[in-house]
Amino acid sequence: MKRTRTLKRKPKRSEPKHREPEAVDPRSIDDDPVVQGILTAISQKRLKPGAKLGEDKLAAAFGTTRIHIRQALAYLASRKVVMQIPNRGAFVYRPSWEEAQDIFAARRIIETAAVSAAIDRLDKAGRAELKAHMDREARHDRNDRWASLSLTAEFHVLVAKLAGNRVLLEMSRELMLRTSLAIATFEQPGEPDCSPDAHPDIGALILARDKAGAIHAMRHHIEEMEQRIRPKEGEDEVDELTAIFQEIGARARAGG
Amino acid sequence: MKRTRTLKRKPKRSEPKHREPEAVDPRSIDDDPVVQGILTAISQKRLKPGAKLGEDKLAAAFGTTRIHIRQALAYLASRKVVMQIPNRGAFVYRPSWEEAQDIFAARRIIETAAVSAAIDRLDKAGRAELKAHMDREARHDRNDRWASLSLTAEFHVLVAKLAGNRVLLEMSRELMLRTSLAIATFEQPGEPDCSPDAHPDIGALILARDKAGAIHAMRHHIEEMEQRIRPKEGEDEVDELTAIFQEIGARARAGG
DNA sequence: GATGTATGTATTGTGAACAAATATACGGCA
DNA sequence: TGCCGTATATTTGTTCACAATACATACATC
Repeated sequence: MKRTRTLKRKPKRSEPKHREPEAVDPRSIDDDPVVQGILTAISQKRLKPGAKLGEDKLAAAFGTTRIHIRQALAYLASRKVVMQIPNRGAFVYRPSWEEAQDIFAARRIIETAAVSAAIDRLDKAGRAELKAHMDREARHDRNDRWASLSLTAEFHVLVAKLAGNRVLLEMSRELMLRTSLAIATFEQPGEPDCSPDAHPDIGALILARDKAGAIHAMRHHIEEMEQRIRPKEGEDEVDELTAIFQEIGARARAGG
Repeated sequence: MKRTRTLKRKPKRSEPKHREPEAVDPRSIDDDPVVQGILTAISQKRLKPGAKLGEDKLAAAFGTTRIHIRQALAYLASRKVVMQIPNRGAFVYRPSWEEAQDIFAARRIIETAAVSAAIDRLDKAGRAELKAHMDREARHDRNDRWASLSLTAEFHVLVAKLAGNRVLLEMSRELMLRTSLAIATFEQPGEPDCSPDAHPDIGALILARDKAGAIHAMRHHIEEMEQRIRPKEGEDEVDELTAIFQEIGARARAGG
Protein backbone atom coordinates (compact mmCIF):
# COMPACT_ATOMS: atom_id res chain seq x y z
CA MET A 1 0.00 0.00 0.00
CA LYS A 2 2.13 2.85 1.22
CA ARG A 3 5.51 2.78 -0.35
CA THR A 4 7.53 2.17 2.79
CA ARG A 5 9.87 5.03 2.09
CA THR A 6 12.35 2.71 0.45
CA LEU A 7 14.33 5.50 -1.15
CA LYS A 8 14.82 3.93 -4.49
CA ARG A 9 18.03 5.60 -5.43
CA LYS A 10 18.05 3.98 -8.81
CA PRO A 11 14.57 4.35 -10.24
CA LYS A 12 15.68 3.28 -13.66
CA ARG A 13 12.22 1.88 -14.39
CA SER A 14 9.64 3.26 -12.10
CA GLU A 15 7.09 1.69 -14.41
CA PRO A 16 6.63 -1.96 -13.54
CA LYS A 17 8.19 -3.94 -16.31
CA HIS A 18 5.24 -6.13 -17.09
CA ARG A 19 6.46 -8.85 -19.37
CA GLU A 20 4.40 -8.91 -22.46
CA PRO A 21 2.34 -12.05 -22.83
CA GLU A 22 3.83 -14.73 -24.99
CA ALA A 23 0.82 -16.58 -26.24
CA VAL A 24 0.63 -18.79 -23.19
CA ASP A 25 -2.33 -21.09 -22.98
CA PRO A 26 -5.24 -18.69 -22.78
CA ARG A 27 -7.47 -21.51 -21.56
CA SER A 28 -10.35 -20.21 -23.56
CA ILE A 29 -13.76 -19.92 -22.04
CA ASP A 30 -14.88 -22.07 -24.94
CA ASP A 31 -13.77 -25.04 -22.90
CA ASP A 32 -15.95 -24.03 -20.01
CA PRO A 33 -18.36 -26.83 -19.13
CA VAL A 34 -21.24 -24.41 -18.68
CA VAL A 35 -20.68 -22.90 -22.11
CA GLN A 36 -20.29 -26.31 -23.65
CA GLY A 37 -23.36 -27.62 -21.89
CA ILE A 38 -25.61 -24.82 -23.05
CA LEU A 39 -24.16 -24.97 -26.54
CA THR A 40 -24.76 -28.66 -27.00
CA ALA A 41 -28.19 -28.39 -25.45
CA ILE A 42 -29.01 -25.77 -28.05
CA SER A 43 -27.58 -27.60 -31.03
CA GLN A 44 -29.43 -30.69 -29.90
CA LYS A 45 -32.56 -28.58 -29.67
CA ARG A 46 -33.15 -29.43 -26.07
CA LEU A 47 -33.13 -25.72 -25.33
CA LYS A 48 -35.57 -23.81 -27.48
CA PRO A 49 -35.25 -20.17 -28.55
CA GLY A 50 -36.74 -17.91 -25.94
CA ALA A 51 -36.14 -20.31 -23.07
CA LYS A 52 -35.19 -18.61 -19.86
CA LEU A 53 -31.74 -19.30 -18.50
CA GLY A 54 -31.98 -18.44 -14.83
CA GLU A 55 -28.72 -17.95 -13.02
CA ASP A 56 -29.60 -19.77 -9.84
CA LYS A 57 -31.04 -22.73 -11.66
CA LEU A 58 -28.04 -23.04 -13.92
CA ALA A 59 -25.71 -22.71 -10.96
CA ALA A 60 -27.51 -25.51 -9.20
CA ALA A 61 -27.63 -27.63 -12.35
CA PHE A 62 -23.93 -27.31 -13.02
CA GLY A 63 -22.93 -27.37 -9.38
CA THR A 64 -21.14 -24.06 -9.49
CA THR A 65 -21.62 -20.46 -8.45
CA ARG A 66 -23.54 -17.63 -10.02
CA ILE A 67 -20.41 -15.75 -10.98
CA HIS A 68 -19.28 -18.58 -13.13
CA ILE A 69 -22.71 -18.75 -14.73
CA ARG A 70 -22.75 -15.02 -15.36
CA GLN A 71 -19.41 -15.21 -17.13
CA ALA A 72 -20.63 -18.03 -19.32
CA LEU A 73 -23.87 -16.22 -20.14
CA ALA A 74 -22.05 -13.02 -20.97
CA TYR A 75 -19.80 -14.94 -23.33
CA LEU A 76 -22.72 -16.63 -25.03
CA ALA A 77 -24.45 -13.28 -25.33
CA SER A 78 -21.43 -11.83 -27.10
CA ARG A 79 -21.73 -14.68 -29.58
CA LYS A 80 -25.42 -13.98 -29.99
CA VAL A 81 -26.39 -17.38 -28.71
CA VAL A 82 -28.21 -15.98 -25.73
CA MET A 83 -29.91 -12.66 -25.31
CA GLN A 84 -29.49 -10.75 -22.10
CA ILE A 85 -32.09 -8.25 -21.01
CA PRO A 86 -31.20 -5.98 -18.11
CA ASN A 87 -32.85 -6.93 -14.85
CA ARG A 88 -34.75 -9.71 -16.55
CA GLY A 89 -32.16 -12.30 -17.28
CA ALA A 90 -30.78 -14.37 -20.10
CA PHE A 91 -32.77 -16.21 -22.76
CA VAL A 92 -31.86 -18.45 -25.62
CA TYR A 93 -31.46 -16.14 -28.58
CA ARG A 94 -34.32 -15.95 -31.02
CA PRO A 95 -33.27 -14.43 -34.31
CA SER A 96 -35.64 -12.30 -36.31
CA TRP A 97 -36.77 -13.49 -39.71
CA GLU A 98 -34.48 -11.01 -41.40
CA GLU A 99 -31.55 -12.13 -39.32
CA ALA A 100 -32.26 -15.75 -40.16
CA GLN A 101 -32.09 -14.90 -43.84
CA ASP A 102 -28.89 -12.95 -43.33
CA ILE A 103 -27.36 -15.94 -41.59
CA PHE A 104 -28.04 -18.16 -44.56
CA ALA A 105 -26.75 -15.53 -46.96
CA ALA A 106 -23.54 -15.26 -44.96
CA ARG A 107 -23.19 -19.01 -45.00
CA ARG A 108 -23.52 -19.08 -48.78
CA ILE A 109 -20.68 -16.63 -49.04
CA ILE A 110 -18.36 -18.16 -46.49
CA GLU A 111 -18.96 -21.81 -47.15
CA THR A 112 -18.62 -21.60 -50.91
CA ALA A 113 -15.32 -19.83 -50.37
CA ALA A 114 -14.36 -22.51 -47.87
CA VAL A 115 -15.13 -25.26 -50.37
CA SER A 116 -12.94 -23.56 -52.92
CA ALA A 117 -10.05 -23.14 -50.51
CA ALA A 118 -10.45 -26.68 -49.23
CA ILE A 119 -10.09 -28.06 -52.74
CA ASP A 120 -7.05 -25.90 -53.39
CA ARG A 121 -5.16 -27.17 -50.39
CA LEU A 122 -6.53 -30.68 -50.16
CA ASP A 123 -3.81 -33.10 -49.11
CA LYS A 124 -3.63 -36.69 -48.03
CA ALA A 125 -4.55 -35.99 -44.42
CA GLY A 126 -7.48 -33.86 -45.50
CA ARG A 127 -8.76 -36.54 -47.85
CA ALA A 128 -8.57 -39.07 -45.05
CA GLU A 129 -10.40 -36.83 -42.62
CA LEU A 130 -13.13 -36.11 -45.12
CA LYS A 131 -13.57 -39.76 -46.01
CA ALA A 132 -13.66 -40.73 -42.37
CA HIS A 133 -16.41 -38.25 -41.70
CA MET A 134 -18.42 -39.36 -44.72
CA ASP A 135 -18.15 -42.91 -43.47
CA ARG A 136 -19.42 -41.98 -40.06
CA GLU A 137 -22.27 -40.03 -41.54
CA ALA A 138 -23.21 -42.89 -43.84
CA ARG A 139 -23.35 -45.54 -41.17
CA HIS A 140 -24.69 -43.58 -38.24
CA ASP A 141 -27.97 -44.47 -36.63
CA ARG A 142 -30.58 -42.29 -38.26
CA ASN A 143 -32.94 -42.77 -35.40
CA ASP A 144 -30.57 -41.14 -32.98
CA ARG A 145 -31.73 -37.62 -33.57
CA TRP A 146 -29.09 -35.94 -31.45
CA ALA A 147 -26.23 -37.75 -33.07
CA SER A 148 -27.62 -36.87 -36.48
CA LEU A 149 -27.79 -33.21 -35.64
CA SER A 150 -24.23 -33.16 -34.38
CA LEU A 151 -22.88 -35.02 -37.39
CA THR A 152 -24.54 -32.86 -39.99
CA ALA A 153 -23.18 -29.70 -38.42
CA GLU A 154 -19.76 -31.28 -38.16
CA PHE A 155 -19.58 -31.79 -41.89
CA HIS A 156 -19.79 -28.09 -42.55
CA VAL A 157 -17.27 -27.32 -39.85
CA LEU A 158 -14.93 -29.91 -41.30
CA VAL A 159 -15.03 -28.26 -44.70
CA ALA A 160 -14.17 -24.95 -43.08
CA LYS A 161 -11.31 -26.62 -41.26
CA LEU A 162 -9.96 -28.08 -44.47
CA ALA A 163 -9.90 -24.57 -45.89
CA GLY A 164 -7.04 -23.91 -43.51
CA ASN A 165 -8.16 -20.49 -42.33
CA ARG A 166 -8.75 -20.23 -38.61
CA VAL A 167 -10.66 -16.99 -38.84
CA LEU A 168 -13.00 -18.51 -41.37
CA LEU A 169 -13.34 -21.55 -39.15
CA GLU A 170 -14.41 -19.43 -36.17
CA MET A 171 -16.96 -17.70 -38.33
CA SER A 172 -18.31 -21.00 -39.63
CA ARG A 173 -18.68 -22.39 -36.13
CA GLU A 174 -20.57 -19.31 -35.09
CA LEU A 175 -22.81 -19.40 -38.14
CA MET A 176 -23.53 -23.06 -37.56
CA LEU A 177 -24.85 -22.32 -34.09
CA ARG A 178 -26.88 -19.39 -35.25
CA THR A 179 -28.27 -21.51 -38.03
CA SER A 180 -29.59 -24.03 -35.57
CA LEU A 181 -31.26 -21.21 -33.66
CA ALA A 182 -32.74 -19.86 -36.87
CA ILE A 183 -34.05 -23.27 -37.83
CA ALA A 184 -35.39 -23.95 -34.37
CA THR A 185 -37.25 -20.66 -34.49
CA PHE A 186 -38.75 -20.91 -37.96
CA GLU A 187 -38.81 -24.58 -38.81
CA GLN A 188 -41.85 -26.32 -40.11
CA PRO A 189 -42.70 -29.22 -37.84
CA GLY A 190 -41.11 -32.51 -38.65
CA GLU A 191 -38.55 -31.54 -41.23
CA PRO A 192 -34.89 -32.35 -40.77
CA ASP A 193 -32.33 -29.58 -40.60
CA CYS A 194 -30.18 -30.79 -43.43
CA SER A 195 -31.03 -33.02 -46.29
CA PRO A 196 -28.76 -35.89 -45.35
CA ASP A 197 -28.07 -36.93 -48.91
CA ALA A 198 -26.38 -33.72 -49.90
CA HIS A 199 -23.24 -34.21 -47.85
CA PRO A 200 -21.93 -37.31 -49.64
CA ASP A 201 -22.37 -35.52 -52.97
CA ILE A 202 -20.49 -32.45 -51.82
CA GLY A 203 -17.79 -34.55 -50.23
CA ALA A 204 -17.32 -36.57 -53.39
CA LEU A 205 -17.04 -33.44 -55.49
CA ILE A 206 -14.41 -32.05 -53.13
CA LEU A 207 -12.45 -35.28 -53.29
CA ALA A 208 -12.68 -35.14 -57.08
CA ARG A 209 -11.39 -31.57 -56.96
CA ASP A 210 -14.37 -30.46 -59.03
CA LYS A 211 -14.34 -26.93 -57.77
CA ALA A 212 -17.23 -25.51 -59.76
CA GLY A 213 -19.35 -28.54 -59.05
CA ALA A 214 -18.61 -28.58 -55.34
CA ILE A 215 -19.30 -24.87 -54.97
CA HIS A 216 -22.57 -25.22 -56.80
CA ALA A 217 -23.58 -28.20 -54.72
CA MET A 218 -22.78 -26.40 -51.48
CA ARG A 219 -24.69 -23.30 -52.48
CA HIS A 220 -27.64 -25.41 -53.53
CA HIS A 221 -27.51 -27.35 -50.29
CA ILE A 222 -27.63 -24.17 -48.20
CA GLU A 223 -30.43 -22.73 -50.29
CA GLU A 224 -32.37 -25.90 -49.75
CA MET A 225 -31.95 -25.56 -46.00
CA GLU A 226 -33.08 -21.99 -46.17
CA GLN A 227 -36.21 -22.89 -48.06
CA ARG A 228 -37.29 -25.17 -45.27
CA ILE A 229 -38.04 -22.31 -42.94
CA ARG A 230 -40.99 -19.97 -43.11
CA PRO A 231 -41.76 -16.76 -41.29
CA LYS A 232 -44.01 -17.33 -38.34
CA GLU A 233 -47.65 -16.52 -38.85
CA GLY A 234 -48.87 -13.74 -36.62
CA GLU A 235 -45.30 -12.57 -36.31
CA ASP A 236 -46.24 -9.38 -38.12
CA GLU A 237 -48.67 -8.46 -35.43
CA VAL A 238 -46.06 -8.93 -32.76
CA ASP A 239 -43.55 -7.02 -34.81
CA GLU A 240 -45.95 -4.16 -35.08
CA LEU A 241 -46.40 -4.02 -31.33
CA THR A 242 -42.73 -4.24 -30.59
CA ALA A 243 -42.03 -1.57 -33.15
CA ILE A 244 -44.37 0.74 -31.32
CA PHE A 245 -42.89 -0.09 -27.95
CA GLN A 246 -39.38 0.32 -29.24
CA GLU A 247 -40.26 3.72 -30.56
CA ILE A 248 -41.72 4.70 -27.23
CA GLY A 249 -38.70 3.37 -25.45
CA ALA A 250 -36.36 5.29 -27.70
CA ARG A 251 -38.28 8.48 -27.09
CA ALA A 252 -38.23 7.93 -23.35
CA ARG A 253 -34.51 7.33 -23.45
CA ALA A 254 -33.99 10.46 -25.48
CA GLY A 255 -35.55 12.38 -22.64
CA GLY A 256 -38.95 13.30 -24.06
CA MET B 1 -28.64 -20.94 -2.20
CA LYS B 2 -28.54 -24.37 -0.75
CA ARG B 3 -32.07 -25.02 -1.92
CA THR B 4 -32.05 -28.44 -0.35
CA ARG B 5 -34.21 -30.10 -2.89
CA THR B 6 -37.48 -29.41 -1.22
CA LEU B 7 -39.94 -31.97 -2.43
CA LYS B 8 -42.52 -29.70 -3.89
CA ARG B 9 -45.19 -31.99 -5.05
CA LYS B 10 -47.51 -30.01 -7.21
CA PRO B 11 -47.69 -26.30 -6.77
CA LYS B 12 -50.25 -25.33 -9.32
CA ARG B 13 -48.10 -22.62 -10.85
CA SER B 14 -44.80 -22.96 -9.17
CA GLU B 15 -43.22 -22.34 -12.54
CA PRO B 16 -43.26 -18.62 -13.09
CA LYS B 17 -44.78 -17.90 -16.42
CA HIS B 18 -41.84 -15.94 -17.62
CA ARG B 19 -42.99 -14.03 -20.64
CA GLU B 20 -40.67 -14.70 -23.45
CA PRO B 21 -38.62 -11.70 -24.42
CA GLU B 22 -39.97 -9.71 -27.30
CA ALA B 23 -36.94 -8.04 -28.73
CA VAL B 24 -36.92 -5.28 -26.18
CA ASP B 25 -33.98 -2.95 -26.32
CA PRO B 26 -31.14 -5.24 -25.31
CA ARG B 27 -28.92 -2.21 -24.69
CA SER B 28 -25.89 -4.02 -25.98
CA ILE B 29 -22.60 -3.95 -24.18
CA ASP B 30 -21.26 -2.51 -27.41
CA ASP B 31 -22.51 0.83 -26.18
CA ASP B 32 -20.55 0.52 -22.98
CA PRO B 33 -18.20 3.48 -22.65
CA VAL B 34 -15.34 1.27 -21.46
CA VAL B 35 -15.66 -1.00 -24.47
CA GLN B 36 -15.94 1.95 -26.80
CA GLY B 37 -12.99 3.68 -25.21
CA ILE B 38 -10.69 0.71 -25.53
CA LEU B 39 -11.90 0.02 -29.04
CA THR B 40 -11.25 3.53 -30.30
CA ALA B 41 -7.93 3.66 -28.49
CA ILE B 42 -6.92 0.53 -30.35
CA SER B 43 -8.15 1.60 -33.77
CA GLN B 44 -6.37 4.89 -33.27
CA LYS B 45 -3.27 2.95 -32.33
CA ARG B 46 -2.91 4.61 -29.00
CA LEU B 47 -3.00 1.17 -27.43
CA LYS B 48 -0.44 -1.17 -28.93
CA PRO B 49 -0.69 -4.94 -29.13
CA GLY B 50 0.64 -6.51 -25.97
CA ALA B 51 -0.17 -3.50 -23.81
CA LYS B 52 -1.34 -4.41 -20.34
CA LEU B 53 -4.87 -3.47 -19.41
CA GLY B 54 -4.87 -3.43 -15.63
CA GLU B 55 -8.27 -3.55 -14.02
CA ASP B 56 -7.64 -1.03 -11.29
CA LYS B 57 -6.05 1.46 -13.65
CA LEU B 58 -8.89 1.18 -16.11
CA ALA B 59 -11.43 1.52 -13.32
CA ALA B 60 -9.73 4.69 -12.16
CA ALA B 61 -9.39 6.00 -15.71
CA PHE B 62 -13.05 5.49 -16.51
CA GLY B 63 -14.27 6.43 -13.09
CA THR B 64 -16.06 3.17 -12.47
CA THR B 65 -15.62 -0.07 -10.56
CA ARG B 66 -13.73 -3.20 -11.38
CA ILE B 67 -16.92 -5.10 -12.09
CA HIS B 68 -17.71 -3.04 -15.15
CA ILE B 69 -14.11 -3.27 -16.29
CA ARG B 70 -14.09 -7.03 -15.97
CA GLN B 71 -17.31 -7.30 -17.98
CA ALA B 72 -15.91 -5.08 -20.69
CA LEU B 73 -12.63 -6.99 -20.82
CA ALA B 74 -14.42 -10.33 -21.00
CA TYR B 75 -16.48 -9.04 -23.89
CA LEU B 76 -13.44 -7.74 -25.73
CA ALA B 77 -11.70 -11.04 -25.12
CA SER B 78 -14.58 -12.90 -26.72
CA ARG B 79 -14.09 -10.71 -29.76
CA LYS B 80 -10.38 -11.44 -29.74
CA VAL B 81 -9.51 -7.82 -29.23
CA VAL B 82 -7.90 -8.45 -25.89
CA MET B 83 -6.24 -11.55 -24.59
CA GLN B 84 -6.89 -12.67 -21.06
CA ILE B 85 -4.36 -14.80 -19.23
CA PRO B 86 -5.46 -16.35 -15.96
CA ASN B 87 -4.02 -14.65 -12.91
CA ARG B 88 -2.00 -12.30 -15.07
CA GLY B 89 -4.54 -10.00 -16.57
CA ALA B 90 -5.73 -8.66 -19.89
CA PHE B 91 -3.57 -7.47 -22.76
CA VAL B 92 -4.26 -5.98 -26.12
CA TYR B 93 -4.46 -8.93 -28.47
CA ARG B 94 -1.45 -9.65 -30.62
CA PRO B 95 -2.29 -11.89 -33.53
CA SER B 96 0.20 -14.42 -34.82
CA TRP B 97 1.56 -14.04 -38.33
CA GLU B 98 -0.62 -16.86 -39.55
CA GLU B 99 -3.68 -15.30 -37.98
CA ALA B 100 -2.88 -11.97 -39.59
CA GLN B 101 -2.81 -13.63 -42.99
CA ASP B 102 -6.05 -15.44 -42.25
CA ILE B 103 -7.67 -12.14 -41.36
CA PHE B 104 -6.77 -10.65 -44.70
CA ALA B 105 -7.93 -13.76 -46.52
CA ALA B 106 -11.26 -13.59 -44.73
CA ARG B 107 -11.57 -9.95 -45.65
CA ARG B 108 -10.99 -10.74 -49.31
CA ILE B 109 -13.84 -13.21 -49.20
CA ILE B 110 -16.30 -11.15 -47.23
CA GLU B 111 -15.63 -7.74 -48.66
CA THR B 112 -15.71 -8.81 -52.28
CA ALA B 113 -19.06 -10.42 -51.57
CA ALA B 114 -20.16 -7.26 -49.83
CA VAL B 115 -19.20 -5.15 -52.83
CA SER B 116 -21.22 -7.40 -55.06
CA ALA B 117 -24.28 -7.28 -52.84
CA ALA B 118 -23.93 -3.55 -52.36
CA ILE B 119 -24.05 -3.00 -56.11
CA ASP B 120 -27.05 -5.26 -56.46
CA ARG B 121 -29.14 -3.37 -53.97
CA LEU B 122 -27.76 0.12 -54.43
CA ASP B 123 -30.52 2.69 -54.15
CA LYS B 124 -30.76 6.42 -53.91
CA ALA B 125 -30.10 6.56 -50.19
CA GLY B 126 -27.11 4.28 -50.56
CA ARG B 127 -25.66 6.38 -53.36
CA ALA B 128 -26.02 9.47 -51.22
CA GLU B 129 -24.37 7.84 -48.23
CA LEU B 130 -21.50 6.60 -50.31
CA LYS B 131 -20.98 9.96 -51.97
CA ALA B 132 -21.11 11.72 -48.64
CA HIS B 133 -18.44 9.48 -47.25
CA MET B 134 -16.23 9.90 -50.29
CA ASP B 135 -16.55 13.65 -49.91
CA ARG B 136 -15.53 13.52 -46.30
CA GLU B 137 -12.60 11.31 -47.09
CA ALA B 138 -11.49 13.57 -49.91
CA ARG B 139 -11.53 16.76 -47.92
CA HIS B 140 -10.40 15.54 -44.54
CA ASP B 141 -7.22 16.82 -42.95
CA ARG B 142 -4.52 14.34 -43.88
CA ASN B 143 -2.37 15.46 -41.02
CA ASP B 144 -4.91 14.40 -38.46
CA ARG B 145 -3.75 10.86 -38.17
CA TRP B 146 -6.53 9.68 -35.89
CA ALA B 147 -9.25 11.05 -38.08
CA SER B 148 -7.64 9.42 -41.09
CA LEU B 149 -7.56 6.05 -39.44
CA SER B 150 -11.20 6.27 -38.47
CA LEU B 151 -12.31 7.37 -41.90
CA THR B 152 -10.47 4.69 -43.82
CA ALA B 153 -11.97 1.96 -41.67
CA GLU B 154 -15.39 3.53 -42.01
CA PHE B 155 -15.31 3.18 -45.77
CA HIS B 156 -15.07 -0.58 -45.56
CA VAL B 157 -17.78 -0.74 -42.93
CA LEU B 158 -20.00 1.43 -45.08
CA VAL B 159 -19.68 -0.93 -48.01
CA ALA B 160 -20.67 -3.80 -45.76
CA LYS B 161 -23.64 -1.79 -44.54
CA LEU B 162 -24.75 -1.10 -48.09
CA ALA B 163 -24.73 -4.83 -48.68
CA GLY B 164 -27.76 -4.98 -46.40
CA ASN B 165 -26.75 -8.03 -44.41
CA ARG B 166 -26.40 -7.43 -40.69
CA VAL B 167 -24.51 -10.62 -40.05
CA LEU B 168 -22.00 -9.69 -42.71
CA LEU B 169 -21.79 -6.23 -41.20
CA GLU B 170 -20.93 -7.60 -37.77
CA MET B 171 -18.25 -9.75 -39.31
CA SER B 172 -16.80 -6.84 -41.22
CA ARG B 173 -16.64 -4.70 -38.12
CA GLU B 174 -14.88 -7.45 -36.27
CA LEU B 175 -12.43 -8.03 -39.10
CA MET B 176 -11.72 -4.32 -39.32
CA LEU B 177 -10.64 -4.24 -35.69
CA ARG B 178 -8.57 -7.34 -36.00
CA THR B 179 -6.96 -5.91 -39.10
CA SER B 180 -5.80 -2.88 -37.20
CA LEU B 181 -4.30 -5.18 -34.59
CA ALA B 182 -2.60 -7.22 -37.29
CA ILE B 183 -1.20 -4.11 -38.92
CA ALA B 184 -0.10 -2.63 -35.62
CA THR B 185 1.72 -5.85 -34.85
CA PHE B 186 3.48 -6.39 -38.17
CA GLU B 187 3.61 -3.00 -39.85
CA GLN B 188 6.75 -1.59 -41.31
CA PRO B 189 7.46 1.75 -39.68
CA GLY B 190 5.98 4.77 -41.32
CA GLU B 191 3.57 3.20 -43.78
CA PRO B 192 -0.10 4.10 -43.77
CA ASP B 193 -2.70 1.41 -43.15
CA CYS B 194 -4.62 1.95 -46.32
CA SER B 195 -3.53 3.47 -49.58
CA PRO B 196 -5.86 6.45 -49.43
CA ASP B 197 -6.32 6.67 -53.18
CA ALA B 198 -7.95 3.29 -53.53
CA HIS B 199 -11.20 4.24 -51.86
CA PRO B 200 -12.37 6.83 -54.39
CA ASP B 201 -11.73 4.34 -57.18
CA ILE B 202 -13.69 1.59 -55.51
CA GLY B 203 -16.48 3.96 -54.61
CA ALA B 204 -16.73 5.23 -58.17
CA LEU B 205 -16.88 1.70 -59.53
CA ILE B 206 -19.68 0.86 -57.10
CA LEU B 207 -21.60 3.96 -58.12
CA ALA B 208 -21.12 2.97 -61.75
CA ARG B 209 -22.44 -0.50 -60.90
CA ASP B 210 -19.34 -2.02 -62.47
CA LYS B 211 -19.47 -5.18 -60.44
CA ALA B 212 -16.48 -7.00 -61.87
CA GLY B 213 -14.37 -3.87 -61.72
CA ALA B 214 -15.36 -3.01 -58.16
CA ILE B 215 -14.74 -6.53 -56.92
CA HIS B 216 -11.35 -6.58 -58.56
CA ALA B 217 -10.45 -3.19 -57.14
CA MET B 218 -11.48 -4.22 -53.64
CA ARG B 219 -9.53 -7.44 -53.78
CA HIS B 220 -6.51 -5.62 -55.07
CA HIS B 221 -6.85 -2.99 -52.37
CA ILE B 222 -6.89 -5.61 -49.63
CA GLU B 223 -3.96 -7.46 -51.13
CA GLU B 224 -2.05 -4.23 -51.20
CA MET B 225 -2.72 -3.73 -47.51
CA GLU B 226 -1.61 -7.24 -46.79
CA GLN B 227 1.66 -6.77 -48.60
CA ARG B 228 2.57 -3.90 -46.35
CA ILE B 229 3.12 -6.16 -43.38
CA ARG B 230 6.06 -8.47 -42.81
CA PRO B 231 6.66 -11.20 -40.27
CA LYS B 232 8.71 -10.00 -37.34
CA GLU B 233 12.34 -11.03 -37.33
CA GLY B 234 13.22 -13.26 -34.42
CA GLU B 235 9.61 -14.24 -34.10
CA ASP B 236 10.54 -17.86 -34.70
CA GLU B 237 12.70 -17.92 -31.63
CA VAL B 238 9.85 -16.59 -29.54
CA ASP B 239 7.50 -19.12 -31.05
CA GLU B 240 9.88 -21.84 -30.08
CA LEU B 241 9.91 -20.65 -26.51
CA THR B 242 6.15 -20.43 -26.29
CA ALA B 243 5.87 -23.90 -27.74
CA ILE B 244 8.04 -25.14 -24.91
CA PHE B 245 6.07 -23.31 -22.27
CA GLN B 246 2.81 -24.51 -23.68
CA GLU B 247 4.05 -28.05 -23.56
CA ILE B 248 5.14 -27.65 -19.98
CA GLY B 249 1.85 -26.03 -19.09
CA ALA B 250 -0.09 -28.84 -20.71
CA ARG B 251 1.94 -31.42 -18.86
CA ALA B 252 1.42 -29.64 -15.58
CA ARG B 253 -2.28 -29.44 -16.21
CA ALA B 254 -2.42 -33.12 -17.05
CA GLY B 255 -1.18 -33.73 -13.56
CA GLY B 256 2.40 -34.81 -14.15
C1' DG C 1 -66.56 -7.72 -13.50
C1' DA C 2 -62.67 -5.12 -15.06
C1' DT C 3 -59.04 -1.99 -14.16
C1' DG C 4 -55.58 0.10 -11.37
C1' DT C 5 -52.83 -0.06 -7.18
C1' DA C 6 -50.19 -2.09 -3.44
C1' DT C 7 -47.60 -5.62 -1.34
C1' DG C 8 -44.64 -9.81 -1.33
C1' DT C 9 -41.43 -12.64 -3.61
C1' DA C 10 -37.98 -14.01 -6.77
C1' DT C 11 -34.17 -12.75 -9.57
C1' DT C 12 -30.67 -9.88 -11.23
C1' DG C 13 -27.06 -6.31 -10.46
C1' DT C 14 -23.50 -4.16 -7.58
C1' DG C 15 -20.18 -3.11 -4.05
C1' DA C 16 -16.76 -4.28 -0.65
C1' DA C 17 -13.97 -7.38 1.65
C1' DC C 18 -11.26 -11.63 1.41
C1' DA C 19 -8.19 -15.21 -0.72
C1' DA C 20 -4.93 -16.73 -4.15
C1' DA C 21 -1.53 -16.11 -7.42
C1' DT C 22 2.03 -13.59 -9.58
C1' DA C 23 5.54 -10.20 -10.03
C1' DT C 24 8.90 -7.34 -7.82
C1' DA C 25 12.39 -6.15 -4.38
C1' DC C 26 15.62 -7.36 -1.05
C1' DG C 27 19.39 -9.78 1.07
C1' DG C 28 22.54 -13.61 1.43
C1' DC C 29 26.03 -16.24 -0.69
C1' DA C 30 29.44 -17.89 -3.89
C1' DT D 1 29.32 -8.86 -9.56
C1' DG D 2 25.94 -12.32 -10.52
C1' DC D 3 22.66 -15.78 -8.97
C1' DC D 4 19.06 -17.60 -6.12
C1' DG D 5 15.72 -18.03 -2.20
C1' DT D 6 12.74 -15.47 0.58
C1' DA D 7 9.65 -11.63 1.73
C1' DT D 8 6.79 -8.02 0.32
C1' DA D 9 3.51 -5.87 -2.64
C1' DT D 10 0.55 -5.58 -6.35
C1' DT D 11 -2.96 -7.60 -9.11
C1' DT D 12 -6.39 -10.86 -10.20
C1' DG D 13 -10.11 -14.07 -8.75
C1' DT D 14 -13.85 -15.28 -5.64
C1' DT D 15 -17.29 -15.00 -1.98
C1' DC D 16 -20.71 -12.83 0.52
C1' DA D 17 -24.24 -9.76 1.45
C1' DC D 18 -27.25 -6.27 0.08
C1' DA D 19 -29.71 -3.09 -3.12
C1' DA D 20 -32.56 -2.50 -7.15
C1' DT D 21 -35.65 -4.14 -10.39
C1' DA D 22 -39.31 -6.76 -12.25
C1' DC D 23 -42.84 -10.24 -11.69
C1' DA D 24 -47.00 -12.31 -9.54
C1' DT D 25 -50.66 -12.26 -6.41
C1' DA D 26 -54.11 -10.01 -3.68
C1' DC D 27 -56.91 -6.15 -2.81
C1' DA D 28 -59.50 -1.91 -3.44
C1' DT D 29 -62.19 0.97 -6.38
C1' DC D 30 -65.22 2.20 -10.03
